[in-house]
Amino acid sequence: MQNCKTCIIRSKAANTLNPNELTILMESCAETTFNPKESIIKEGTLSSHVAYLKSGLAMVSKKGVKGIDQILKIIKPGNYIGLQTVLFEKINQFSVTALEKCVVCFIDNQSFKELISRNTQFANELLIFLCREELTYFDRFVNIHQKQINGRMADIILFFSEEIYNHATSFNIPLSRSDMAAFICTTRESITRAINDLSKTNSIRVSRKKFEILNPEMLKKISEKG
Amino acid sequence: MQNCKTCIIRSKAANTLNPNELTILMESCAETTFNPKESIIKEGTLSSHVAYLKSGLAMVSKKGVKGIDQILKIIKPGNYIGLQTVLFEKINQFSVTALEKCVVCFIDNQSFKELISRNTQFANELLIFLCREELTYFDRFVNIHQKQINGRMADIILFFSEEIYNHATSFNIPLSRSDMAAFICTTRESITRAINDLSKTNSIRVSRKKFEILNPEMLKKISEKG
DNA sequence: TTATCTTTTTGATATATATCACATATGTAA
DNA sequence: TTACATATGTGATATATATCAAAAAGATAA
Repeated sequence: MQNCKTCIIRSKAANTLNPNELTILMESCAETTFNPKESIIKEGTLSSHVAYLKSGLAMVSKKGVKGIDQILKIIKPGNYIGLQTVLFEKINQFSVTALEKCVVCFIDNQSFKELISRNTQFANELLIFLCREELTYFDRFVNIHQKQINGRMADIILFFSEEIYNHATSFNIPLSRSDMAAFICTTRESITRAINDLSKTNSIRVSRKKFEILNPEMLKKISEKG
Repeated sequence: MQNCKTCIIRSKAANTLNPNELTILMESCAETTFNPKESIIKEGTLSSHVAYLKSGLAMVSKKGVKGIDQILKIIKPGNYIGLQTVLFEKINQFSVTALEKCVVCFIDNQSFKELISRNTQFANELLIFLCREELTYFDRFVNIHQKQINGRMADIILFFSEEIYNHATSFNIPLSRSDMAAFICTTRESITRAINDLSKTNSIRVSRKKFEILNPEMLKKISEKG
């Protein structure tokens, strides 16, 4: 059992809870640590808990008709995982896998639902969270289809720089080339070639998983022109 | 002003409201009729209302980097449009266009938010609605990328048959060939060819916008094998 | 009706990217 | 260290689909 009252990485939603409600959360919350590549949630299994990512990065993926896994999104600390299933479906519709060492809190479905009905602010924060996500998908959906591979590769790099690493210019992307391919709907080989192309423009420097942005303007231009 | 108390196509969420709350809804609700191709919500404008589709079909679309509109989803009666923007963004991130004669209720943002905070069941129904949508996108995202055009064309036809027209085998699809292309991320010309291919297998018969499913099993097989 | 505009169809061609096959590098366990 | 597994890189080739161009069919208005 966790002490949610003193948790410093509490969600915006959890911050709306009063002491009583925090006790409910606390008593139904269990913390687990995952190593890289370990499965946090597995597609097709019964869903019994909401997960909350306290630290580390994780990815959400889903199997397609070809049996190939597609990465739907990367999750960063401070976000709920699997809200969809808790509230609506009983079977997990996607897998979640740790990309790094991850600390995850699992909250019992029933208690989570109780918090939603007890506290409208809590529900409201969740609504806002889901709405924000939906808009992100819209963007992603349109981008993936209208940009070609170099543009999409630039997007991965900008995404990790801006969204994940707080505008850092040098960072590690904890994805294999195959993972990146699954993220932007292409192949391992095309990722290699895209990285080569971008490197030739001197907008980035890459060595294995280490990415360095040399010319952000040019990278953004490549991202936009497709 | 509408009489929401006697409205027979009330949303599941609105059904959770008590008489007082229904009065709030009623007093901030205005009904408008749209003709086919008329714009219900325009991307880039300020959002001031939630829309609720009482009758007719509408489509949600978004401009991509190439300036080409991509159709994100088709909306059928009994669904809210633009929840995302009301709760989170101020600027409309997408356009909504009537595909047929549509009756739409516009509910003032403030009142809508008030209903969410007053009634947890109302909020809960909205949460469930958003969760269901998210899962639908996941599916769509993966399908669009792993299936080739004939499979995706089969999906459009099955979608209208099953989701929109209650498993009818003969129906009109109120989309132009270009719209269909924007829906499954391809081109007008490829849609024509896909329809030809499917017709040659005798699984469908098409004349202009009228689609007839002759062999549902075969159509599903085409949808699945990609 | 004819004239004009828009949408759809059809064929020829171009092209971005997937696929395949193999080489090379990297990581890991004995 | 060696041996083996896994991940990545590279070149050659295939292919699904986009693009282009022009014809045909429908829709609309005078």
